[in-house]
Amino acid sequence: MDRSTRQREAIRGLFTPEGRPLSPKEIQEKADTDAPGVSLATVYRTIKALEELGEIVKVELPGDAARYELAGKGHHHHFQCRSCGKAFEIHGCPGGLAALAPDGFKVDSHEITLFGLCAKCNHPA
Amino acid sequence: MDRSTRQREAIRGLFTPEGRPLSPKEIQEKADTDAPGVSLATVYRTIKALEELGEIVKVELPGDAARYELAGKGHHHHFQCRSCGKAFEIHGCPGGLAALAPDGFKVDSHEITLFGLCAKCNHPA
DNA sequence: ATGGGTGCAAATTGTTTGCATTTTA
DNA sequence: TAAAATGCAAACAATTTGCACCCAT
Repeated sequence: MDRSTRQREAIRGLFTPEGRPLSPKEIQEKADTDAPGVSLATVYRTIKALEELGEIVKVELPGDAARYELAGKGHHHHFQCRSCGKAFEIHGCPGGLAALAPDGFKVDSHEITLFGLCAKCNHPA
Repeated sequence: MDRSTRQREAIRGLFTPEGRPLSPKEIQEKADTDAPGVSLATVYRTIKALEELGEIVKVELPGDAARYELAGKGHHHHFQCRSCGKAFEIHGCPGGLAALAPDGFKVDSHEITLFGLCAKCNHPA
C-alpha cells in the first residue's frame, strides 16, 4: 500500500462504532502509529474529505476544539471529562426540548453536553 | 466621568437581566456608542474583570465564540439562530440528565443548546 | 511622579490554504 | 510525465499579553 493510501486508511481506521469523538490532534497522534509523520494539514484535509463523504461527522462541544466521530450512529449526546478533557458518547435523550424555545422560534436540532469526571478520572487507580 | 470609567460603564451597562448573551465583538460594537473607539483588548480585559467580580458569566455555545451574560439569572439554557447567529436565553430544563452518563461517571453540570431560527429570522417581515 | 488603564502589536491556539515537492499511476 | 497528495509555512480568527503611553490623583 502506498504512503497516501496508508495515511488515509490510518485516519479512517480510527473511527469505529465504539470510538469516542477525536480531536485533530488526537487523530494525528493515533494515526502516527500506522502512518508515521502525518502532518496536521493532511489530518485536516482527510477529515474534511471523510466528512464530505458522509463517513464522519463533526462534534462540537462548548468551549473546546471540534471532534469527529463515525457517522450514522443515530441520535446521541456527549460527556466531557473536566479532568482529562476527553469526550465520550452517551445514549438517551429527554424529549420535548423544542417546547422550551420562545414563541415564534423554530427549533430544528439540539445539543446536550454533560460535564464531570469520566470513570477513569473519578476512580483513580 | 473620565474615559476609563466611561468605557467600563458602557460595557457593564450592556449586561441586563433581559439581554441575550453577547460576544466580545458585539460588546465592542454596542459599547462604541457610549464609548467611541474602545479597543478589543479593553473589551476583553473588562470582560475578564467583570467575570472575576462575578457580575457576568461566560456562555459557551458549541462551535462558536464565547458569549457573556449577566450573572445570577439562575439555571437556564440557550438557543442559537442558524440564520443570524444570535444567542438567546431559554427557560426550563428537563431533569435527570445525569442518569444518561455511563456507570462510574460523575456528572456535575450540563449544557443544552437548541438550534433553529429565531422569531425574527423565522418570520421575515 | 506614580499607578491604573489604554491601544497597538506580537504571541497563542485551532484551522485553512498557497505553493513547491513528492508520489502515484 | 501529468495528476494527486503531502509538508511547510503563511494566513486567519479568537483571545491573551507585553510594552510604551496617557491621564487622574
